[in-house]
Amino acid sequence: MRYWLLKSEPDDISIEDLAGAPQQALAWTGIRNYQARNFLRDAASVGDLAFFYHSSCADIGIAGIVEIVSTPYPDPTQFDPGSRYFDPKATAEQPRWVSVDIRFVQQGGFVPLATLKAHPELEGMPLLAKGSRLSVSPVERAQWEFIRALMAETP
DNA sequence: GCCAACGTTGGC
DNA sequence: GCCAACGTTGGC
Repeated sequence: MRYWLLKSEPDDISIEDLAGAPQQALAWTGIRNYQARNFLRDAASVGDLAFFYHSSCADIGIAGIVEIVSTPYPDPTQFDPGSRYFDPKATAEQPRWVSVDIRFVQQGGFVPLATLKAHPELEGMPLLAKGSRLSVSPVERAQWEFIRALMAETP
């Protein structure tokens, strides 16, 4: 059982979208970074929990919690020429990119990026590293619980 | 919209 | 294998 942080642009998929989806679950597609993919492919398991982070938007920060509810499988968008995530070098025999399914767990307790940055306890999180672009990153248990406490302060 | 930081590509 | 050029990410 591990903890993660998943970044999403809410214009693409927001925590509200996830909460409103059938079964409150969606395929988490479009990862096109090898390090992020490797985390998903090699270390993510069913039952893992993740902070759902909204990036590139008006309210940047942790917007909710989701659960990983599938094992990794080939991201179907890599094979779809009509998708913005199409990858001409991916083949069915040798897929490059993986997806997992995620399910809504909790919304509310929004924690802005500025708040995360303000707490020395969270130094070292990949998210807060200068120039970080990782869309999937691990969260240590102590940091997970610290952020959970921050979320609880903001219903 | 700007720009810094980063990852990838491709020529050599 | 190096490294410049380019495209993308993402906060501000």
